Amino acid sequence: MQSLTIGKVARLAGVGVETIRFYERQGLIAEPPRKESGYRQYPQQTVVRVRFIRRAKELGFTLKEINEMLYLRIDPNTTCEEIRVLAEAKKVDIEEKIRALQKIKEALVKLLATCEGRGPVSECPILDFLDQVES
Amino acid sequence: MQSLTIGKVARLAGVGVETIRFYERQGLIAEPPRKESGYRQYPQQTVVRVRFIRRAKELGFTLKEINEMLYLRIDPNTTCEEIRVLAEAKKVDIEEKIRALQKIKEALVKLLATCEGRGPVSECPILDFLDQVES
DNA sequence: CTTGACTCTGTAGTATAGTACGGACTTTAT
DNA sequence: ATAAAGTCCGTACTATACTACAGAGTCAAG
Repeated sequence: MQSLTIGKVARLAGVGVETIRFYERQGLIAEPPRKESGYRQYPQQTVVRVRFIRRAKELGFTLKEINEMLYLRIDPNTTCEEIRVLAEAKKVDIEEKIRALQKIKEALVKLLATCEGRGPVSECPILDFLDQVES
Repeated sequence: MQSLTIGKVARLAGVGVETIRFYERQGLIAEPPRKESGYRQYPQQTVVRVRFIRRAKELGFTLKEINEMLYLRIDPNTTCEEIRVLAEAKKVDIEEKIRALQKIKEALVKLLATCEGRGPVSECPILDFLDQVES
């Protein structure tokens, strides 16, 4: 099995070279062996690992959480349950974010309804709202 | 009309003293006059301004956008329409964020449905999903 | 063999929105 | 009068996730 250079890993995983090095510094991927020249030699497996990180990020996990998952995973005592708990927590997390955004949206919609977009800025109900002294 | 110290403005607006100075550096609030001692002397109006900033932030505007609104506002040629456009854009913005989060949530829900939380981590369908080589 | 592409290291910068600190000075309350 | 609280400034640090750069060395193709 031949090894990959950092550039190849990056291309195969769809990220930049600097991202790979960054993940290494963060402990998300192991320090690979080097050639005499100092060039990193990655096993194919690294591409899978980087893709894992990307997908997890797309699911809203932070690098810190992903790191945790990766560590859980290599521990033979970890059960599927523990991963499930993480995913469950993330779902709750995301639901909260959605709710918060929906509230904001409703406020904006209300404001937009009161503003016809006519008249000078001094009479803009949106700014008036923002100016309210009482919450 | 007596003036306020930075600490009073901060308390009245519900932020920290450092935040006021930060907003000043960012050009969100004007540099106030000083006493001979160098102490800042804020007009009451500043409290309203800081609250405006806070409320706009709660509506999802960034400081940069808020700055833009504040500048629009002091320009006598600005119409209500221009503010409305900003609010409209922000609404679209937030709707997009909500949609993105909802997608993520759906993916998580699907994953959770396939995982009973039993068995070793080596058989966890969530990790399997994250491992998929093909997108 | 040369040229261009790639990689190395370490440091610094990006964006966002603040927060913290140290040492000196000022104001307020007792 | 003294002590506590507040304020000054400039700088540096926080978190997140990268991205950029300089200057040197290495690798692969023609």
